Amino acid sequence: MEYNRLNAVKEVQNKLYDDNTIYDLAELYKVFGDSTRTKILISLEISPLCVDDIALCLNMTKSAVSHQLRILRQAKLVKPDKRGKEVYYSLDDEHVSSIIECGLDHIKEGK
Amino acid sequence: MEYNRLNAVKEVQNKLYDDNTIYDLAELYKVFGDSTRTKILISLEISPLCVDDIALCLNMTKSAVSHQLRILRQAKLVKPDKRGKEVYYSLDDEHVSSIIECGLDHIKEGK
DNA sequence: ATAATAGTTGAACAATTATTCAACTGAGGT
DNA sequence: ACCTCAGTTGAATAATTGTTCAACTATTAT
Repeated sequence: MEYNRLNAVKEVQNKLYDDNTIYDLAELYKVFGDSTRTKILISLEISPLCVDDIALCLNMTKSAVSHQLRILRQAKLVKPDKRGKEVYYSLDDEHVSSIIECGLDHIKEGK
Repeated sequence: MEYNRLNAVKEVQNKLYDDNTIYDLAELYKVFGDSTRTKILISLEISPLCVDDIALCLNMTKSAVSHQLRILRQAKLVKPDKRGKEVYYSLDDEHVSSIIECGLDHIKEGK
């Protein structure tokens, strides 16, 4: 019993030591962990949108939206497409939607 | 073209207005968005552990770990099991692992 | 060229939050 | 009963972070 417990601790310590993707994982989820950004992502699931339209949908200033889009861009969750004066943003890949769905599954069941 | 754009905005606004799970979703991901908590979750994927052992694995104080476990408990991501003096924590359900896997998929591919 | 519109950026401010410290609760062993 | 060990809790501190404001770039229209 005591033996297994120490074994588990050792195994966990090795795992945590080796796995440097844990920080990347936390960083990724931190990006999803703000309602403004999740709103933007869910909006872009419906259609690509320019910054002004996103601001209109969320009832926020362009500036605030632009700041959040920068964070989403850096996390490679959205990608910009400049068309004339406007910059249209869309989801970077289908992973984004699947991560959102994954979270919704937990919410619907658990609670 | 302009017509479709306005249509998209309306559709997004309706979606955001109806969907009050967006805040729950952001709250859920906020919990994952801290490396201490993701370390705890990944540790518990390997084995149920008592608070002292988690603290040992993460090289943190019991107090700090306990504070984070409280947050994980409230989010229904871990569940406590009191055995005598010790409290063993384990993952609340299999959703937790699948959310972690979902994030790792994005990291591995994207970059 | 000039004006107007779309978007980005940096500094500042307010709010949130993770960790530490100390005090406390409760179970087990002597 | 007493002491010890495991865990929780609340207040305080330090760090992070989201939004605002103002200034700036770049593209389109007159």
